[in-house]
Amino acid sequence: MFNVMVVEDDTNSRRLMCTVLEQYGYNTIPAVDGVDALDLLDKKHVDLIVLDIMMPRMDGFEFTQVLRQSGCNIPILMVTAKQSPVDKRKGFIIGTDDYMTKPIDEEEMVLRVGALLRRSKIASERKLSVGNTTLHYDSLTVSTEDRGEYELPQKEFLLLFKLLSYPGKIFTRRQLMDEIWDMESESDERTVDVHVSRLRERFRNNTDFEIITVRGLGYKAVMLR
Amino acid sequence: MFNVMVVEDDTNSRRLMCTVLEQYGYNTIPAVDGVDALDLLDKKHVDLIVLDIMMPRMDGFEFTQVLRQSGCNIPILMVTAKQSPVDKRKGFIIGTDDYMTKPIDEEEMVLRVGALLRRSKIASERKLSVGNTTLHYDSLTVSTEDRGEYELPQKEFLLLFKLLSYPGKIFTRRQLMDEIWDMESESDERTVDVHVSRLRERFRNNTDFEIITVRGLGYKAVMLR
DNA sequence: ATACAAATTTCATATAAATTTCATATATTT
DNA sequence: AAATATATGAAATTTATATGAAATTTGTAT
Repeated sequence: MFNVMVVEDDTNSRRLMCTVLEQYGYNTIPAVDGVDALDLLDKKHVDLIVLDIMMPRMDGFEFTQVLRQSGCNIPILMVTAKQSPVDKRKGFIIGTDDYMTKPIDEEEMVLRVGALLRRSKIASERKLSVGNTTLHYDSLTVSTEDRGEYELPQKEFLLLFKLLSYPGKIFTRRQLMDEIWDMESESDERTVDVHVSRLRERFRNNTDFEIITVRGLGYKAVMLR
Repeated sequence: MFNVMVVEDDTNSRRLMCTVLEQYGYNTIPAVDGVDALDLLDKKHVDLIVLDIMMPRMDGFEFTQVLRQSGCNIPILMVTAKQSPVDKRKGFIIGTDDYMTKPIDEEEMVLRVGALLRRSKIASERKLSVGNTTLHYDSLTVSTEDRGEYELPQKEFLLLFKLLSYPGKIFTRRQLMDEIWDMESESDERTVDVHVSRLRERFRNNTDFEIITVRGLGYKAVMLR
């Protein structure tokens, strides 16, 4: 079971968020501000932090900064007031973080917490499982029930890994190129199509996931049941 | 609950506007001029600003300019004296802004504030809900109670999105062409009809909205109850 | 260096989907 | 009823994607 810390100065919001998260099976650890939170972090194991940016005493950015500088990589879901200008201190937001705007949509919060935990697990273990299929980032290998563990060509592996890291999320060919190839890769965007085609052929009788074409936009991976 | 900031130097007008908005359930944050407003913006969360253009110290345009350059996209409802020439600095007026003329019609103000908040929500969340139907701009998908989430062809999606962004507003075929197709699209205006026809067929048993033909003018979407 | 194999990219063509046009039917206004 | 505007099925066209196969690049062993 995961422990989620909710750092929010407004009592009503804090209680609401904790209640909702508990309904979805998370343990919650409420904290009223950054100072309180840092204090509690020493005492309890925390898997994820939901953090209000606007707080008295120590605001969310300071908090994040202190936390990251102490070498702590717990994923943080930041909650910001709608439309508030993007802060330049966001440099401390790392890849495993996410943010959402107030007022909180409860369902959205739960979805994001789930996705964040999933991704942080992927990032820390350097592997990713979907049903009976597991991708091992360090060896560029895949293991499946039927075929055991085998290697994938780098591009194909990275492409699949990226898609499966954010199941359901649509990536444009350009986005995929930028992240897997290189920002200024000159390669034709059609190249992505070819790799997708190969992946589909390779996993033709895999029942764990599927790569879906979103015409006019790009591709997405969906997990099956 | 939404927080509406009212920036107006005349005390009577300011009080009146605040009172009216509060009667309609908005929290109000009064400010006497631009300097005061910028100050308050740092302290409180604001969802929308009602702004008098003519003010001492810092006028409405300067204020808007400063605000937008700091990356703040809070929607602004500008209030101008009738007949005042359109200012060229309006470059800082973004798509989610609106304006109205003095003297203020209270009901009109409330309507515009409501519409503006609705549109800014659409713009920031990139999705739009009408009853049980939700359009997701980034994936060009619609989700409904009965059918779940599914894709729409781009043109159809954009057309529906535009119509539903301004429910009740009549769009001419030319307007729709200009915005969804292209300013110099050579396509026949009848093309719009075909897409409308397809949308109607697709949403035949949807009870959330309806696309109405306004003979001689164009089309509009209306929300049902 | 050279040869070879594997990986990657490009290209050509096939297929599929979206969009537009067109013809005709239907509805509205005068 | 005549004129005009809209509705819509279906064909024609355009655009996007899929994929086999050739061409090129990269890495590795000799």
